[in-house]
Amino acid sequence: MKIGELSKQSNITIETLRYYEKEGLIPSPPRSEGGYRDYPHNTLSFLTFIKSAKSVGFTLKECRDLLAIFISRDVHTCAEVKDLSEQKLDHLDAQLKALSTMHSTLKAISDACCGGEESAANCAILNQLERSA
Amino acid sequence: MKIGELSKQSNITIETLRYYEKEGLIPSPPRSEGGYRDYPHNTLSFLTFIKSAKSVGFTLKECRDLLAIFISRDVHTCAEVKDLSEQKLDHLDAQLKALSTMHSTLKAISDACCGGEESAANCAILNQLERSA
DNA sequence: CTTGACTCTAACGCTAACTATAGGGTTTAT
DNA sequence: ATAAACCCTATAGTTAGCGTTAGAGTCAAG
Repeated sequence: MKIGELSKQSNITIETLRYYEKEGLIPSPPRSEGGYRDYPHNTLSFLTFIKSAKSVGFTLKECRDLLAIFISRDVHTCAEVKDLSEQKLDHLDAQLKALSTMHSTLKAISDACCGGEESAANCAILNQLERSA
Repeated sequence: MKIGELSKQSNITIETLRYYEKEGLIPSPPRSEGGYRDYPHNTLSFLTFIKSAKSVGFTLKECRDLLAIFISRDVHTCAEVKDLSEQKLDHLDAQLKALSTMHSTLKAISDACCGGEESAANCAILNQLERSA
């Protein structure tokens, strides 16, 4: 399969496919006589795997590592995979907490403001931002 | 006040202070005869303002706009300020939802895996990632 | 046999918010 | 007067995940 076809079937741009190869996410495919990439069929499932992993928060480097495990899953353990998942869950948790704190802090500040058409000379939001957290 | 002193009092590095000036966040201070920046005292409260705004999720560009309003608050309205706050709250909300979805999706996937020392040949996490979301 | 669609590499650009480096000039203390 | 400490500008590098551009080669159809 040539790169244009793979791009259509995976919904990933040609540039991104070449980028993924350069970054070691997908294996370098063999080339035709003219020098064109000729992808084996399983590349599509690798790309699905990458998209799934990305969608739950893994970075491309982490996707690369996960996919490497996936490709040689026989010599890896569930413990290894689950450990990566749980680390990512912890990271997502930390991000959620940080965002949630930002949200509630800003909500409290914002609620104190009337939001009216009067001058902001005494705006509660501006007053609050001027103080150190 | 020279930049080193401002840096100490604000806990912001000298490089960052110069960067903020270049980006239009803080006004360019007058210079001494030798060409050194000589900051007026209110710069410190501007920096506090920026740090507060940053801490609740505003980008530097947004901080710049907010600070511009703060500096000439008389000619701005509460409505204007509150609008910016609420837009940011909406944005934080969207981010929270996205992260929360990632977390629960990954949690469900992760929970299905035994996490044991056996081979990952049938690992539920890997199996699930291989399927499209 | 030539046009148009496809592919190739290499390198640069983009956003965000800085950090680091090179190569200077100034001020202060001894 | 000289050394240390401070400051200056301009430029480039960092991370992540691509997108863009230039210039050239390949393939399929009419």
